[in-house]
Amino acid sequence: MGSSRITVREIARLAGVSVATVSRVSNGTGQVSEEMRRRVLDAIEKHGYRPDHLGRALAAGRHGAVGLVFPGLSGPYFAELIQGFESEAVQSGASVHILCTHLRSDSDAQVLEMGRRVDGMVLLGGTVADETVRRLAETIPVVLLAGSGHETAPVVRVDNTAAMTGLTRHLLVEHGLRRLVFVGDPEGSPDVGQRWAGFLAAYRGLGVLPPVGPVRVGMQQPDGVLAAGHLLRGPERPDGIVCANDELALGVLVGALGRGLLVPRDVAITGFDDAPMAALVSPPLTTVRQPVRELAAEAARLVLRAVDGRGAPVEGVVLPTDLVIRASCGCGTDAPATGQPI
Amino acid sequence: MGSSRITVREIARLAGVSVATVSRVSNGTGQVSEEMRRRVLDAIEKHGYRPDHLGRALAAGRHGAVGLVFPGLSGPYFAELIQGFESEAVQSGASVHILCTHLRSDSDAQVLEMGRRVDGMVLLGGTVADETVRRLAETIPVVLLAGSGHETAPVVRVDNTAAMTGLTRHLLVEHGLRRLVFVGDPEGSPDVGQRWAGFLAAYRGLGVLPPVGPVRVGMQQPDGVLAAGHLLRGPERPDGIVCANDELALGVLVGALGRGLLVPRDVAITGFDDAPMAALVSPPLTTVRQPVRELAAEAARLVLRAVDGRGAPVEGVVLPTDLVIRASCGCGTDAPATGQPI
DNA sequence: TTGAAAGCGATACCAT
DNA sequence: ATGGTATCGCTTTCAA
Repeated sequence: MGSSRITVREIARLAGVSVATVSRVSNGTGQVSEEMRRRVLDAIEKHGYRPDHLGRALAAGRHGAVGLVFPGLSGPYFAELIQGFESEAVQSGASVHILCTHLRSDSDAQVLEMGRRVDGMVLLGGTVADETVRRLAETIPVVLLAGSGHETAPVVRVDNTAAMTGLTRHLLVEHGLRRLVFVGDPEGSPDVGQRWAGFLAAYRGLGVLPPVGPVRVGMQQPDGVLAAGHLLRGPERPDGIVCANDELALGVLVGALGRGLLVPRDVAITGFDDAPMAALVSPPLTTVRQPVRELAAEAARLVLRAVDGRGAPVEGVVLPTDLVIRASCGCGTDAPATGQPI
Repeated sequence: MGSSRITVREIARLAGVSVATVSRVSNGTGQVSEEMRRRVLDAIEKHGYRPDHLGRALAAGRHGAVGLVFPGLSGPYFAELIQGFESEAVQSGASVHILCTHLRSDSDAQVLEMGRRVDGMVLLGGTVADETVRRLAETIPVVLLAGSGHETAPVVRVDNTAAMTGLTRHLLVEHGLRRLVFVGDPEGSPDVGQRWAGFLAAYRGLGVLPPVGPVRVGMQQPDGVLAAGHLLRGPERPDGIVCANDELALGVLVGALGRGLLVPRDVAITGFDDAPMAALVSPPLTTVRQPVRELAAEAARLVLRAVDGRGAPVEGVVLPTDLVIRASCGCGTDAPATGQPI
């Protein structure tokens, strides 16, 4: 209880100096004689004084904090993301506010409210309305992560479309598969929308008729198990299942194996992300590697830079992906095992 | 840029009233005539005024924020935890600060620093030194989550020891297994420490000699795959693998299946948490259900209540678990499929 | 009902 | 080098 209540004024009184001097000493700014510095330092030490953050922030006109807004936590993807962001922010001395908009109707208001408590924000693509992003962006620096900016704010992302086109082409061309199905909801997030677009583009590029529509499900492993249950039931099953992320793919794999099917002989399965588990299952998963942590760290760096104000205005960034060919697509063990840029 | 810079004073001037009146109107406190209220509301509306959070917090002596400190994100457990905490906090109008101590040496200092920016904190058990918890607790309300408090702060947890004893007894007694091995690092977190203790207690309770030691690994699915690789190699393999959480168990299952072993015929496998995937794999996982989200929500409620100050001082809480018998332990399909309290 | 003014805790300018 | 004081934006007595 005690140590928290003590202020600059107290220390100044106790050390027999002015508050200005205390401030100078505690911040290391300005010139202070050795004598004074000692007196102040002693008082600070003795009473465990630490300047109050609110007072300091008010005077500085800065919160010393950045915010991260995401739809909800699900799986390794978000975990990586948050860690990447947090790590970078904390390193720069900024504290991290988070907000899950997950299924809350008033989330736009909450996002705006957060905008009043931080110096800058990173929003995951598709979590808040474009209009909200626009309003926010005229107040504080905003960076979009894995979304499509619609000119409202700089975006940090990968080229989902191209990556998915590359993966789908591999299935279509190298393995001659034709009855592919895409698992994931294109409307669920910009990422998935772009991947679905890339999936379709591969078909178009080869002049073959694409499947009617995606299997719209969530993005977690259990969703994949359920989707597999649906897809692999009848005799007319697909010859390849292209999943919007690795978690879904892992779930589909579990579901397929659980039904006694052989992968990739009976059905090929692919993912996206290259999560740690992807390499460890049997058969190991063919997927697309994206630098999730680095994406988040880069977004953090960008807002932090924008908050700092100096330097060129921040611009969006596109980070590279790798096509990771393993065995779940049907490639033999002697096929290239490591990634090639796409 | 524009709308953010406007202050109470501005509004007061524009509406031709005093700042006190503006404050009263914008907070709905005190008595204000309809005439004044209209004038102020108009000005506020017209200029999009929203009171600055720092000024307000400084005057109130409150941050309106709570912090959550965890070691690092890994898997569904932490995701649930964060969401449970965040959801409860935001509902109470508090913003949420997070800090991952993960592998950072100066984390104790950072935890203390966070203590200056929030009104209360929840710390995951085992993330910071007892001494740090103690120092923090004399400044702001602190609640421990899934840890052992050592009298420094109230703890919200489940009875890991009893739950794991129940599960282990089931393996030992019902299935007559004897060569069990525990996978997980008891020193990694208080939770795992308690589960290991419960595992040992089951042996002691039956007077049979427990295995020498745990297989110390991380807590994620890939760690389980690796552990399985180790354990199931030779001819002297265990007849049951008791995992510290479901993720490990899922990994071990994948590893076992990948080696062509049959579960539970060749080896039984159990988990802890009852993650969504646990029910969906083949065979479905025998495990212990713990209310992760509720644990975090309860911790949030406790710290929020403590911050609020009124009411009885907060005390620790132990939430119930359920033993969930499925098939991975060797139980047949006609065995009880749903949980029984332990 | 309304307004003037005193904080909240810290910083920084301006004299000295 | 040091101290006095205005300032940051808001809330809240205290008078009127």
